Amino acid sequence: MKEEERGRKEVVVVLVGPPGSGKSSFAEAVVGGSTAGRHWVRVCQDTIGNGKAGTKIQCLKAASDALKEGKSVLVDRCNLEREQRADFVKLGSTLHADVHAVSLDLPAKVCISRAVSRKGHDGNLQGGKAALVVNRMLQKKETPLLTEGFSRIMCCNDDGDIKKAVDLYNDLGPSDSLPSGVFGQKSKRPVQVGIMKFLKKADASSVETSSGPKLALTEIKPAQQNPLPKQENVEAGFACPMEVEKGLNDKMENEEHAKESDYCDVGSRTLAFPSISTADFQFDLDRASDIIVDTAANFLQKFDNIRLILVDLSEKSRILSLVKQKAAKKSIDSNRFFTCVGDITQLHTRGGLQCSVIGNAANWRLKPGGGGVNAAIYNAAGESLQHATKKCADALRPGTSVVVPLPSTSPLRQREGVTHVIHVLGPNMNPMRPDYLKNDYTRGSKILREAYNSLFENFASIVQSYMGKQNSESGAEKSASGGTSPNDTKMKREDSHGSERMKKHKLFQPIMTAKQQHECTKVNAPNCHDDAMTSSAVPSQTRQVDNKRNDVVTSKTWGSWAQSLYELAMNPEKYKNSDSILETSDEYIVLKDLYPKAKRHILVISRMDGLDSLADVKKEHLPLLRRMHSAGVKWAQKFLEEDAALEFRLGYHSVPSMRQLHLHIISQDFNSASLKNKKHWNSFTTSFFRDSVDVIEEIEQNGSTTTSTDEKVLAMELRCHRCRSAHPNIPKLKSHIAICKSSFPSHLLQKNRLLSSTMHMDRT
DNA sequence: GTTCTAGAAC
DNA sequence: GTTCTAGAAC
Repeated sequence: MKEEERGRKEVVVVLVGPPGSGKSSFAEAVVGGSTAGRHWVRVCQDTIGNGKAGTKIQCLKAASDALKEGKSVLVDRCNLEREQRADFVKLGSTLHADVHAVSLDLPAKVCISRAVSRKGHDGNLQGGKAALVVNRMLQKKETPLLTEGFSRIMCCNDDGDIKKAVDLYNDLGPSDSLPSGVFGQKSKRPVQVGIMKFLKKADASSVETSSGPKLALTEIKPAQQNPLPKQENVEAGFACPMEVEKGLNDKMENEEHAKESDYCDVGSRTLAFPSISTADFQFDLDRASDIIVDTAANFLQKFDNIRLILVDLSEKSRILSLVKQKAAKKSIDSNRFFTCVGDITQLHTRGGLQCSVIGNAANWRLKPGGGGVNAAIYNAAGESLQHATKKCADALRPGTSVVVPLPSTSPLRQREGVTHVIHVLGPNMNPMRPDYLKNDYTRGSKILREAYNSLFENFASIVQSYMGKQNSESGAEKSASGGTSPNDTKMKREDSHGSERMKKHKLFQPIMTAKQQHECTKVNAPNCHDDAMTSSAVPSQTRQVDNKRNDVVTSKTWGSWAQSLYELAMNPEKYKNSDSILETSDEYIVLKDLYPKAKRHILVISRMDGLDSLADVKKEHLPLLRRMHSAGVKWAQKFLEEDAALEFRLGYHSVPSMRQLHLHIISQDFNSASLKNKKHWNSFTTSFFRDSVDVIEEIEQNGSTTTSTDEKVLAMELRCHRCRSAHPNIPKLKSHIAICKSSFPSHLLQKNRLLSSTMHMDRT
């Protein structure tokens, strides 16, 4: 107990590296060499089963036991994929430990040569087999990210780095903690890139080269308050440095040396915010920068002694350079409004910036995830932000914002001193996202302006409430009447609603349920949706006429969510920057499936308007079908060159969920977290999945495909696609298919229905 | 197509 | 108490 009072905190170090990268040596060196009194336990999957290889579950149990006994843990397993690490991160944070990643990024050939040559290895991985395994594993490696929940990530690129890391952990006393952030990463690429999303346009701000004058960038020191036990390691932390404009340096120096009370004060009057709508929502950067500068300038005129910081991850951020130029032109005081390159969730620990309030580019449901700033903030703030948000609002309308006070338990509050998050929803110019404005910049600009105004006004309310509290605590408040700002806070109020806004509960935007929000959007923005996207407002028959589809009459109606592939097929040029698109031709687009149901799962999407599904396919479409098939085979062959262990099927869903004819090319491992339910499984492993070769043959013979395929097969029992054994639920099925080595049913071995590296492939 | 969640199954 | 599914909403 005494130790807890001194602030002792256990650490979970998740080692990340392939066989031969030195994980075990690292773990042993830390366990055996700890000089500072911290008790380390090595949890090694290769030996956890009475000296033999065990399971991840055993490792989790051992780690949990150790933490509960007040020991720190080294997780000695490969942990190369995010999913493999996630449970350990979760365990650590649940048990209030610091969770670190140490990524052993030695060159592949070094790992292979070590793995090949070693004898008597714990995991029995040695000899020639090791080379194959290491190579395969490295292909799947996902670099650890702070957004996964690590508070600290160390990348070791050579033995020297590893030695430094070992020393660091050896010297870590029971009450010491290491600074947060990413250390030693080779690339200068920002660490918090968003989770890859379907067709998410690469953030223009991080791709484009700044056309503006080159910023004078200066590294700033981390804040003094952050205990940094080892200076040399701190320096390593600036492999992806937080940088600010040179002109601010004086300001920062002041901040660092200010008295504690002043220090807090600066922070409590600072709002850091990301650019709204310019990343995933694809709002034009030039227009957005005008609006940011304009709304910020207006706001600063109304309020003195308040500070706004526009934050973006990328050094090459175009939105930052545009805003900087335009702010300079307007002669806005650069001490009160400036731009900052860095991670908005680490402004204090990595940038030394004091900032109590941060803006979040939220989604309308106010849910975590989605990538980008939203994911980063929710990850950094922990679950308590979700709960706190839920208490404040269910949903957000474009152009509005909502203040969420951060609970004191939130890591973002504890580590960074953030007291409030303001969720903002801006206008959307991305057809793949809700409330798409169809390039209507009149409306979009208005909404973006409203969004920033709402953000700033809410921020002002927080500051005023804080000032009011400060003053009443110090007895400086002159009168309680109306609660307007006392003069000594230098806050100026112009509008007549000032006193209204002082009542905190009135400051929030109207809180609506999801349903109300939906209706509200429809009323307020009748032109908001693409007609073809609106499923409820327009009868489906009408839509079919509008859709140039007079010649085709099908009973199928498509929900708004089912339009993505159609939208892509009709306008591929809009998504040309997406990493998900593998190939584009006049006839088809090859796309990585957003939610792959196997290691490799891509779609060949026809671009022919009116061809929604197999039901629409006629003889005249045969050449197209054959070319789509060939494209699929070509990609399958490419994947087989990369991994000869895969096997592929090419086929269509009898009744697809997404509009626009698309051919699935899917590897038969079905090893994917996105494969979650019976429908997923049965849609690829029963008669619901129509092999491309059979579809082509059937059209050749009959002129159309049979329409009798029943969706009932989707509800059938779960059977292994190889040995046909039945399984009670998805998790058990997945465990089975991971080990089933039976050959495929005989009909799949005919007519090239199954493509593998060992088979001769005839192109249809 | 996914997400969310109540309640069934274990 | 936890895991898992199925149905509704989007």
